[in-house]
Amino acid sequence: MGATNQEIANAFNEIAELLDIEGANPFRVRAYRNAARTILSYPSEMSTLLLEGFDLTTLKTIGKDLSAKITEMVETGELQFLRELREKVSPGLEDLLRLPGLGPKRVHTLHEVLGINSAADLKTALETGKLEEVSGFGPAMIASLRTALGKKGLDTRRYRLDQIGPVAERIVSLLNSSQGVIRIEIAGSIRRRREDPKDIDIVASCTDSREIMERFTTMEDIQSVVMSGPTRSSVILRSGIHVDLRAVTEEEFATTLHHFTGSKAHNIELRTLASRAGLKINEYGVFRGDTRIAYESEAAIYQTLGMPYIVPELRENRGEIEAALAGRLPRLIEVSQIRGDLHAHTTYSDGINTIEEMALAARERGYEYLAITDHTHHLKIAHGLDEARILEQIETIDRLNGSLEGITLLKSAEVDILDDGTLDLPDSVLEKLDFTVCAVHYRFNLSAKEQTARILKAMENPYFTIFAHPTGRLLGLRDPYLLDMETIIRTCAERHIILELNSQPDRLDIHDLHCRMAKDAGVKIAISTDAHSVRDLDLIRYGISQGRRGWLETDDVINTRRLDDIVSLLRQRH
DNA sequence: GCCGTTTTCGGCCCGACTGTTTTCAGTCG
Repeated sequence: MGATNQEIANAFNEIAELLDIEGANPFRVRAYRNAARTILSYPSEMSTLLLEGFDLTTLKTIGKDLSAKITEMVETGELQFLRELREKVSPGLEDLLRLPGLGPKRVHTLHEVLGINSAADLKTALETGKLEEVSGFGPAMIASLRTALGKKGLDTRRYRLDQIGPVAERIVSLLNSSQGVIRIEIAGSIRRRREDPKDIDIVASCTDSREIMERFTTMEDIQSVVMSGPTRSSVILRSGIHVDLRAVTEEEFATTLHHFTGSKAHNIELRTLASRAGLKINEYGVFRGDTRIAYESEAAIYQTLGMPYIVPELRENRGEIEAALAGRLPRLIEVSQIRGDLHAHTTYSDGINTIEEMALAARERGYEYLAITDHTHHLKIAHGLDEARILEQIETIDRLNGSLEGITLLKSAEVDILDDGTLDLPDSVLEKLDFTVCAVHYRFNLSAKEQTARILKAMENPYFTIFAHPTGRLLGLRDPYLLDMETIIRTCAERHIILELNSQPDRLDIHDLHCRMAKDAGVKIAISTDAHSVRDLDLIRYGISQGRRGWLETDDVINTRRLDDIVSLLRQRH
């Protein structure tokens, strides 16, 4: 059976690691990594492209050889080259690359000199003192390996944006008052608003870096200081989070911030372009020979390469540089353009605020409308509404709409999609609502074929308006259920069904690539909070940043429309 | 292994910090 993009990318990444350990040309290794990235961020399945007769070598970073390997994986589900490589280079060695201080060169040495093939072998070598005999492994390295191997599991954890962001902000405010600090900002994947940052990067400009570095490396919740220098230090917090701080002069701030905002792939692409133009970019500026020609702002860096400013959310080397050069950058959606929320719960089901409280809170945020979307009765755990209670709620909302000023409540429900693809309320009730938000809440473990069929069946219902949290994932807790997203998106386009981008930071569902797929297919998106309380309405900013990462513009997002526009839009199916 | 306004060969982003070294390779971001 054919391989998915994820499987192909995994295979290429594994090949890269094994080749790296084997001592292959590092640029050949990078070619596999680049291709894995290209495939992962491509908005449709390689198998689909091949079926359509698409020439894979037209994709950046994919040449003749890798195109053939992708084809092999799609046709057979396997890769002969990877099988052979695994026989030559023990796959247990890959685990060693995750240990601090161990890269391909040292792992290669361990294998050659001591015949080490796994983390267990390395442990034995440490205990028997064999490691001390290997040149290049001094006392510090041995001590650090001993600590790392003593820990349970290797630290490859990622964090949710709403968990790690506030930690970063606290550190910034702690350091901000240090003597000599001029500016300080969060960089890295948090600034790019990735859903799952793995560490914190902070950049500061100062007249003197001594105090900020001192304060940083002696913060009270630090577990260990990994490194500390005058311009750069790195620590691990007790929570396990890695934090990097760079301190530079005010003149170097913008370019350093740019450098450490990344992504790495975006930087490499920019620097390659620069060198073709006879320029050099590093974290201190853009240089022609020894002359620095740009440094004062991030925009100035892009300008030297003949392109407009690219916002951090787009810097993933997923086509943003080509778009910038062609003057086709999207004008991204902003929080201030949102005119209402189309997914909110109240005390009728599992929310903690009343309809009126939610309405007033929405009005306070400047919204024109708020949809009340309590659960339907299949979802017992959330006190889902049966027919009688939803009819009662409809009356309540009508009454409130008569008395409330400055905000309009829309009558809706988060309707369960049942096993057989029917909806959890009869059409006679659904027709009384302004629109519906439909979702899967159980039977997550169907095959992709069955789950897709179930949802497509539900989409046949003319009252199916918005497909909520489409993949069902919970970051770090639950994988998305299996689903043929290409078919779902195509069907949404045909039937004018709207996809939700759920703003809950543990959902952020759909993710950024699906946003782009939907946009390209002409499918509209509702960026909703799925609020279960008044405060949850503020989660919209997470959905917005995810949407920006997915290249969404004002027109792609339906809840940027005025009330009268949106009501007719939501009703266009029936 | 990929790529081309140095185009089918010879390049491939760039610099800080560390540890193990007597001047630098390896790792990391």
